[in-house]
Amino acid sequence: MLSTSSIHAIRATIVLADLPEGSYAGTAKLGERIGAPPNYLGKLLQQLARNGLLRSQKGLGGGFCLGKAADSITLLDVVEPLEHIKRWELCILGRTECSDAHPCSLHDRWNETRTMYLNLLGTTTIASLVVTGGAGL
Amino acid sequence: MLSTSSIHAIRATIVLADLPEGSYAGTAKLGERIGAPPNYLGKLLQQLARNGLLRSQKGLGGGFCLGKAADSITLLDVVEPLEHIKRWELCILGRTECSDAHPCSLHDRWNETRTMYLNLLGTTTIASLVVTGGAGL
DNA sequence: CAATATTAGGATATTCAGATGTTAAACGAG
DNA sequence: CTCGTTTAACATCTGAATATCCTAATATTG
Repeated sequence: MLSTSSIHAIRATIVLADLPEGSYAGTAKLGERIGAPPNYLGKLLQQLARNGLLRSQKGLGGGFCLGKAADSITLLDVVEPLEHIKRWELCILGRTECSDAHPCSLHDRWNETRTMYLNLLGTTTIASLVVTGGAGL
Repeated sequence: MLSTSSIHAIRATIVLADLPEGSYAGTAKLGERIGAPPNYLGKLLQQLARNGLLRSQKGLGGGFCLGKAADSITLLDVVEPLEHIKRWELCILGRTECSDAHPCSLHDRWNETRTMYLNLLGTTTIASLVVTGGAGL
C-alpha cells in the first residue's frame, strides 16, 4: 500500500497540476488544501524537486510548481522517490530464491496482483486525476 | 505490502504446519529455519497464540504449535493480528468521502487491485503452502 | 524430590518513518 | 539600496515498528 507520505505527495501534485501557468503554490496553501502538515509536506516536495518532477521558488510569490507536463507524470513517478516500491518485487513468502523459473506456491497469484498494482501506478497520469476547479480531489 | 513481521509469522506458521502431530518447535529452531531473530519471532508468535491461532508450551521440549487445523488458517488470519490491513480500505488518493456511490477517479481500478490482494490472503490456507519435507519454504 | 537445561514471556534498546521547530534565502515595497 | 515579509531548506524531535536482552516458568533427568 501507499505510505501517507506518498498520498500527500500525490495529492499535492494534483493540486499543482491545476495551477495557472507560471504561478507557484506554497506549502502553507498546499498543506491546508490537502490536509497535510506544511513543513512536512515541504520536505516531501523538496525531494520531488530534486528529482526534477517539481520546481521550487523561494521568496514572496514562490512555492512549488510542476517541472514537466502533468500528462507525462505518472503516480509511479511521484511515489518512487519517496517509497521503496522495490519491496513489492520480493517473494511474498520471503524466499530469496523465488523466481519465475523456481516459483514458490504463491508466485503466480502474487505476480498477478503485483502487476495490476504497478500497472495502475505506472499508467495513471497526474493530468488524468485533475478535475479543473478542484472539486475532484 | 506485507511487513517483515507478517512475513516472518507466515513462514513460521508454515513450518509449524509441517510438524509431527503433538510436537512443538521452539523459537530458536524456527528462527534459524526461516532466518528471523529468535526472540523477536517469539514475540510475534506469542501474539498469534493470544489470538488462539497457535498454542505455546514452556519448558523442555516446548515451543509453539498450531492451535487449529492448517487448512482452516488463512494468510489473512496470520497477518491480521500483526498488521493493520485496514489501510487498504482507504481511498488511494486520501479522499475521506470516497465510496462506490461517490468514487474518486481511481476508485474502480484500485478496488479491483485491492480485492485481488485481499482475496489472495483470505483464500490461501497455510496447509496449501506446506511442502512436506520442508523444501518448499 | 532437587537440580538443571530449556523455552516462552516480559522489559529494554534501536531504528526509521512521520512530524515539527528553526534558519537562511529570495523577492518586493519604500 | 535597505528592510521586512514570505517561503523553501535544514535541523531536531516524536512515536511506532523492529530487534535484543533478561527473567520466570516448566518439563525432564538423576
